[in-house]
Amino acid sequence: MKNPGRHIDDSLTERLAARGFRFTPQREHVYTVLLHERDHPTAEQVFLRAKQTMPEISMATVYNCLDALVKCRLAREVNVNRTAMRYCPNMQDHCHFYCDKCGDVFDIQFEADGQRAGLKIPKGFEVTRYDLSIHGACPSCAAKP
Amino acid sequence: MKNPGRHIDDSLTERLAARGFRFTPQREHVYTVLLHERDHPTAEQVFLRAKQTMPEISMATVYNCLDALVKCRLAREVNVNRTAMRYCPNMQDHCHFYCDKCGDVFDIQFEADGQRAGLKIPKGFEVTRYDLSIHGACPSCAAKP
DNA sequence: ATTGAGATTTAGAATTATTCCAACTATTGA
DNA sequence: TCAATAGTTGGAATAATTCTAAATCTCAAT
Repeated sequence: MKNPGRHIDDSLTERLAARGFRFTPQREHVYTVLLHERDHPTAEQVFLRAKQTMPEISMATVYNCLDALVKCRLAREVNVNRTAMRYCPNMQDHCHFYCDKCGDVFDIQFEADGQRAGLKIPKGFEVTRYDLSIHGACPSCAAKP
Repeated sequence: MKNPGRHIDDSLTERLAARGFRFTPQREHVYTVLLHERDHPTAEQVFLRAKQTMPEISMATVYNCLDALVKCRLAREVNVNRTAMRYCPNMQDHCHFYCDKCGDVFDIQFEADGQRAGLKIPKGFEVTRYDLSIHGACPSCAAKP
């Protein structure tokens, strides 16, 4: 791949266009920031990181960009209790493990299958999405006293 | 059961005491309100219902009471996206179905079993709780065009 | 190139659920 | 009875997010 950057922009443009959004430098930048450090950052963390190389970007724009990425299915919103929303660019089938001690979020492989999980969805309910979160202690917190 | 009301108060007192809380008329009342209409009300809805027969109760107290009930394991917090927290006095193993059209919340029988669900939790993670939410359309919304 | 429509960005104001605070009241147990 | 502690209350404070209005940008048709 001689010019991977070009590639990302092209596909980003397509994805955005498919939902009626325009390609903008801010959206590209926010997406790049999100892809770069995959630690489920909050909007504010994305804002701070984005500002490092695009100092004029505003919080409102970060929210707008993240929203566009979510609507284009390039990112997922990750909700931990009632704390600030976190963003995840991993679009593979997975769920999240929340360490209740250090607060970190981890991706866990998970192909949702209500049947197999022993769920009995009553007649008439139409399922569009399963959203599983797992709480506990991450390895490094579990190892502590 | 000749005097079920007495029973409820006794067990409530016990549950509260076990966690260092006192029995108070407000806590009893909030719990009664919660048990009465099991529609996953928000704190504000609980407040409005509680006020009908205890007009002096305050919002702060409703939050305090709900918090105490949650800590005593007499109620669960139910988190729908980033909307107001909802409260559920059903303490049996179950998860929630969120109708994304009308916003209603339904209890769905579910005995969490990560193994059976096909989850691969990496070594070192200690799971304390599985929290599954299911999104889609409830029967009456699914029936509409 | 010019223009106009509509999208986007921006800073700051507004909103909303929740938590905090300080004063007052109630309960407990020494 | 009294002091210590817990609980209640109304209002202020907080924090994440959304809204607003003005400025800027982009696109596409002229």
